Amino acid sequence: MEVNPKAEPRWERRKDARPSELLAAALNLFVEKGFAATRLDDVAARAGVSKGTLYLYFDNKEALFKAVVQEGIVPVIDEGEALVRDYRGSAPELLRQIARRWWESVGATHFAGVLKLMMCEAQNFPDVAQFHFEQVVQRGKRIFASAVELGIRQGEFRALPVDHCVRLLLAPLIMAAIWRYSLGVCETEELDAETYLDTYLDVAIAGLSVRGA
Amino acid sequence: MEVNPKAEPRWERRKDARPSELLAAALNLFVEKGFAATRLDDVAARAGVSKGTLYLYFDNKEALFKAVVQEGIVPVIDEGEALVRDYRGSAPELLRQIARRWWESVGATHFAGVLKLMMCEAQNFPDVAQFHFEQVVQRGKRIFASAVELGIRQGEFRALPVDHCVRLLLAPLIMAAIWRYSLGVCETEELDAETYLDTYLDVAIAGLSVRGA
DNA sequence: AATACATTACCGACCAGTCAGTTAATTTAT
DNA sequence: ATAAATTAACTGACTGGTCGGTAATGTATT
Repeated sequence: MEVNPKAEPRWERRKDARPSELLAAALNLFVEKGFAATRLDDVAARAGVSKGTLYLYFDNKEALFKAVVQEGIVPVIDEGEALVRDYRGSAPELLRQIARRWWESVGATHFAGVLKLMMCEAQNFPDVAQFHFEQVVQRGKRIFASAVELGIRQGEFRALPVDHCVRLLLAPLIMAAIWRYSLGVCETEELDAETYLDTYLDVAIAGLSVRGA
Repeated sequence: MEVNPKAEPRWERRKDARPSELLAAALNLFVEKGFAATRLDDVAARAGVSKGTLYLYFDNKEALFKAVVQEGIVPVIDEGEALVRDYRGSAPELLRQIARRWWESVGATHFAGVLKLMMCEAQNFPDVAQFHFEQVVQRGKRIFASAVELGIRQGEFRALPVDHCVRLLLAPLIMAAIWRYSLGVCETEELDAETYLDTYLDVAIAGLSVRGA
């Protein structure tokens, strides 16, 4: 069999590009099918690589899962904390900024899929869940809590139980985000995120505010 | 090996009790571990039976899953529709009754687990998801929509986009319900559902109401 | 004795994880 | 420059364990 001197190489060595490509492929498949139903052959194939290669970069399936979950979301939380720390102004406006920022960088992106994934698989991976809970959930709740507390302090919001308010504020955002990846597939028309956010902020702020303000 | 004449029978024939016991066991395990990670040997064991018996009552794993999802929730929706149909009074009060009823019969019970399960597995079971979407989600949304529309008609609520309001109203309830089965396991103390519901209704109704009412 | 409910032992498909071998890229020798 | 030697990224066939599903067998009930 002759060898074509101008033939493309069958594959290339791209040591530094592989991990992120594998993570992207894994993210999509995990989000689509869940952890157990995702085959590593498929992950490798989607990343344009063989399964053996996958094991050069990740110890095993669970390690891949952890990497997927941990990558990308934490920086978003960092940003949110900075926003709150430096903020001076009204609490409603802070709430608007936090919510819009969160939607842009998580809700509307494929990181929403990670959230859904984590909620589905939490019971099967207690230590990944613990990490995510501490580094994302608790810090995320703290960000919203700061805004609510600011509003109460400044006399804009009523003195309601802060933790409950935080849950009330987060729920419509998180639900809208993960809905796309679950029963939302049954819906014919997609949610108009823009006006949904407007209504959300309108109702939430009116609900928290002192009456007659 | 001798036979003890007074020995307990090694098993009993309980044709009509088995299906519901198997469904209960399957529900718990599916909710806990997800569909793929749940073994039928475990389901059978938890129902006090062997795996072969399971196949006397259900064709296969997917049929078992469908049965788990479809059983039990639809009646709750029926109830809710009846409540709305016969209601005469203020919209806020209707909302309170719907929310409280929902929490009692779904949010606080193991049916919340079905919701979580369905959200997690929707992508893997399009036809089950479709059924659940039509028979539970859409009808459930309709119930809340009726309350919101009533409020707008009676001049109690502002004329906001109804579909978005329904999502805003449902999200805190559903999130609280499914949270217990996902990342809620990381929390040290459980949510006080009573005061949470109070705060929820307070904020939601204040948020929807016309100002100065 | 006959029936139907239940168990046990088994099969085979599937897939995570391994490893001996292949090939691209790099370095050293000519 | 060119080729040979070396390195390391990558492949894909293989293995061992798991689990959904079935068949052969056993036992409670009528």
